[in-house]
Amino acid sequence: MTSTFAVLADPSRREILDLLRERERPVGDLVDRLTLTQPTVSKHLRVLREAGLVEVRTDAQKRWYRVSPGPLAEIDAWLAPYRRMWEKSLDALERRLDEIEGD
Amino acid sequence: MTSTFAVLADPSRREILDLLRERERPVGDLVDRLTLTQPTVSKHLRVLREAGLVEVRTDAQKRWYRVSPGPLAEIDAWLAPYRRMWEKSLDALERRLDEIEGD
DNA sequence: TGCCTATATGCCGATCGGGCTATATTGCTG
DNA sequence: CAGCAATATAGCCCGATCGGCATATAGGCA
Repeated sequence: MTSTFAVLADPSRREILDLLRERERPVGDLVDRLTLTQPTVSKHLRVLREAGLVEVRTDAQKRWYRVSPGPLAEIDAWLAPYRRMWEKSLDALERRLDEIEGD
Repeated sequence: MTSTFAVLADPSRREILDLLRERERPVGDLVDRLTLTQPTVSKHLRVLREAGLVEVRTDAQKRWYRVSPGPLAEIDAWLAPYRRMWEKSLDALERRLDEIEGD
């Protein structure tokens, strides 16, 4: 899990994940949508793959990548004990907004 | 938000946060519980502070640190759209386990 | 003031990571 | 098989970062 945070620390990789979240895509499609060279994108995909965050399907020369969300669930689990801390703050914020809207 | 992931990428910093989640602590207390020198811990605390993940309270020479969960909520928000993906997988897994147990 | 405690900062060495270019690999097609 | 398309790998450079040691700063106390 240690490495999942490290993998997500890079903005390009999060952008790749966000693109793949919409739909499965081949590498060239990602290259077209990012301002990175093809080798750089392939390198990021390798990192994501080794972290279990994406999976590949081969179709002739194309490799279709898709999100594999397992490791994200682990991050969610790490966050869980903190969640009540900010929910408490948000509740207070909501109450204040309600008061303002009530005016 | 980009930097929150980077800040959490370091295991020592996550360990510090986990310790502070239990209770507010002075620096020396953290040093006692980690295998890091005091300057290294102070350095991590500075990073956490600048990322808005902890807050400090001064009490004579002691500085009491506590968690400030705001940035964690942003991470949670980034995760949100992925959540249904793994929930779907977990549901499928549960169904399969149910089938097996049904045998 | 001088000393002690608690914490922060500066600096260095080593390592890591992201980007690039060049090249290898794989699969299709003529 | 030759050649093209799609992707992966290798090698390199540079900047960032983590850890430690030495030292500075700040507050309390004799």
